[in-house]
Amino acid sequence: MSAERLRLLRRQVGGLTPTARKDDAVIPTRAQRQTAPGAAASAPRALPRDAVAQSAQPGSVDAASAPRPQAATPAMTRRALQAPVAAAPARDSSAFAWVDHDVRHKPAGAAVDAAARVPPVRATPAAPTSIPAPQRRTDIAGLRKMIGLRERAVSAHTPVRAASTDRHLPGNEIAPGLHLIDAFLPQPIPHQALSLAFAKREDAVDPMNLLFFDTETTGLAGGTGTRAFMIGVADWYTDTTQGSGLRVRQLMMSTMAAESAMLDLFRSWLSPQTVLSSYNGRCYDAPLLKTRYRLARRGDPISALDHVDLLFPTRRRYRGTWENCKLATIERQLLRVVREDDLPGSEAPAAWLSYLRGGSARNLRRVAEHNHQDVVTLSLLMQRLVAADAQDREVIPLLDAP
DNA sequence: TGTATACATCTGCCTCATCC
DNA sequence: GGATGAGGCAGATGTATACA
Repeated sequence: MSAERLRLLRRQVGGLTPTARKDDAVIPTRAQRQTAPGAAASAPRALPRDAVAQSAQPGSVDAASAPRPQAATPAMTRRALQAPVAAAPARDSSAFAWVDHDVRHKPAGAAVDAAARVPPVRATPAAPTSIPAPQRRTDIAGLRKMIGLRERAVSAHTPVRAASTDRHLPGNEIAPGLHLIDAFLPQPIPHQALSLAFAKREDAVDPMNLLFFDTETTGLAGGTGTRAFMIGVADWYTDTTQGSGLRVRQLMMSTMAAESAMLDLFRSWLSPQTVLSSYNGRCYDAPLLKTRYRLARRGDPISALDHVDLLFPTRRRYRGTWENCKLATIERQLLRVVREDDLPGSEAPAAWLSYLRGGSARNLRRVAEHNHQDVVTLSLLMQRLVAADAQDREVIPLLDAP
């Protein structure tokens, strides 16, 4: 944790932590040093002094525990509420229906920052509850006004840019805004259980239970703000007409509202016997999907399933062999797969957001191809790891033999 | 940028062998 | 018998690295 963040947290809790007091004791103000050297140790600095003053007041518990912005006077509250409302007519609010989420919060965030800088004298313990009732009603009315404005903007949803003519998405639209892309790659299915010794496990997995998966998301930051707009899976499957092969299915959202349908359909592809396999999915994709299920008020079907992550066995085996252990590198070096016109994963969020704003679907189709190749590569990589480990086990006894 | 994992390193504790 | 040091082990900690 940075010192700056620590200071911010201290301000938020009112500077009452033991650490804060200790710091306060050892860094007296210049005036305190000059006027009362002996008393300097007990005289806190300006900001914590305010907090200490709060704690000394009746009802200080409320004041200390209340978020600082609330204590920053009605003037700040009004400013935070009024700024977006006033600014909205000056711009094409509907054009920023989705993007505006971040932008619109900046005035409020700035107000919070400003509140944190409000001179201590203004942040009295009574501030949170001292707002007159009519004023609170005004604030609520202001909030309702903002909500109405926002809802109208979302419903209008006109794109930022001139609408692109290239809006074709691959696959079939199986639900409003949800596209299913199907593919089948004829190939022999491993005929025996795949040993998981390469992953330091003693068991084996039935190939028919394996489900390779990979997501494309709106960002890497994690947390609740990031969502998966595409889920790709691959499994070995015997089709009545096409025979045996690798079945690749991808779900792609073209609207925010399609997320619930996508999560429901993905759940239907899982069974209690399913063994998930991914590349760093245990740390990234799975937690992300679990969060999305939770936010959608749906039970999380992932936690109960077995999960074999290929990243760590790959890293163990190939660390130092190539420049890194990214999936693309492993794919190129180990599997000799060369992608044509591949869109880097880091550009996937921009491709999707651009499409949402009315842009071309071309890059989104490239994201789908990238995701398709990822899950196919996972199936190849696992077979390669199993084979390499089996080979090691054959060689090592020969080396140990006298 | 957040998160989970593997791996390397550090630390403390215990056991054992050696020396005085 | 007590003091000391080497070695092994487990747990804690820090770092690197994938993911879009």
